Amino acid sequence: MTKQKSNTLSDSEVQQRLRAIGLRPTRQRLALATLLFAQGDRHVSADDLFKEARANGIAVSLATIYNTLHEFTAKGLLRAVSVDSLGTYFDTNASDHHHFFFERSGHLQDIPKNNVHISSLPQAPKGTKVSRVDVVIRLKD
Amino acid sequence: MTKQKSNTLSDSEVQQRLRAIGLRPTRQRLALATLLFAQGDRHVSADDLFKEARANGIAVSLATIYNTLHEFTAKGLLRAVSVDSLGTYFDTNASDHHHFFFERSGHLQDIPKNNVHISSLPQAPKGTKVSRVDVVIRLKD
DNA sequence: ATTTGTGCAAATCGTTTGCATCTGA
DNA sequence: TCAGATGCAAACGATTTGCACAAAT
Repeated sequence: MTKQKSNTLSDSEVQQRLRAIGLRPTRQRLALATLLFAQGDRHVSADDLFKEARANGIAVSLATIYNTLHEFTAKGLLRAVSVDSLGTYFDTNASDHHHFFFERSGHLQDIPKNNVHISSLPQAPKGTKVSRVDVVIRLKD
Repeated sequence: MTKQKSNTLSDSEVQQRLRAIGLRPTRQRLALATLLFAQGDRHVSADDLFKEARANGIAVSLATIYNTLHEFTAKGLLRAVSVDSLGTYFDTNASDHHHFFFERSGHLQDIPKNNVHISSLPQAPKGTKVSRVDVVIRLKD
């Protein structure tokens, strides 16, 4: 049972959100943003979203799915995660957190940020600065 | 400093190592193992190794490169690492350690294991057990 | 009117597979 | 001999690109 929608942001809400980040609220961006953020945290692949869109009668091409996913990621609405080389998942939870990775299924699950504490980190090589620290706990399931 | 190459293991050494893990010491496996482990720790892509082999006059097909890399990984001689979805790197350091990832170049660098301490980990979901914990420190360079 | 976005199909890229042919033990 | 290994080329799956057309401001 998927988390039920206490969701479905209104079109105008989504519209404003898109404008706020500098993206024109086109039909497909509106539709995709609504799909993506209506439910709780998810990890969707481009193909997942493509199928979901079609299932909901939204006419959008795969190329646009990719464009949109990347734009949203660049704007901080999504976070791209990829483990092993099985494509990329886009996490609708863009906040700082880590993941469990089920090796068998290739499935990802969020780990609340405060459930993982890194007590010591090496210093970043000179001339660089830490962009982000990703922790993936691989599970044998 | 990097481990100096007092390297170039003798053929017989490599041969024994391969036999020890149950792989027939064929020409190409011998040659590839020698290339891979002659130098210190490295992160090579299948294509890197392919080119390196050809450059050294070793006749081997790309398919065999992949087969060999995967066999070595399965046997614990190598460790597969992949960040973002830029293909897979095979780390000649198969011990437990983490990585710096230079976002601009896509380059990887080992971080000695004891330079990163994780003081608290969430418990693994029931029915699963932790296979490995990967930490990647992404660097803006 | 301009600028920006979209769709489609072809093109890339890394990796895998099928299968006929070799090779090591 | 013969299971196991290799090479080649075709097949693949995810992602990107080029370009003409459509939509947003």
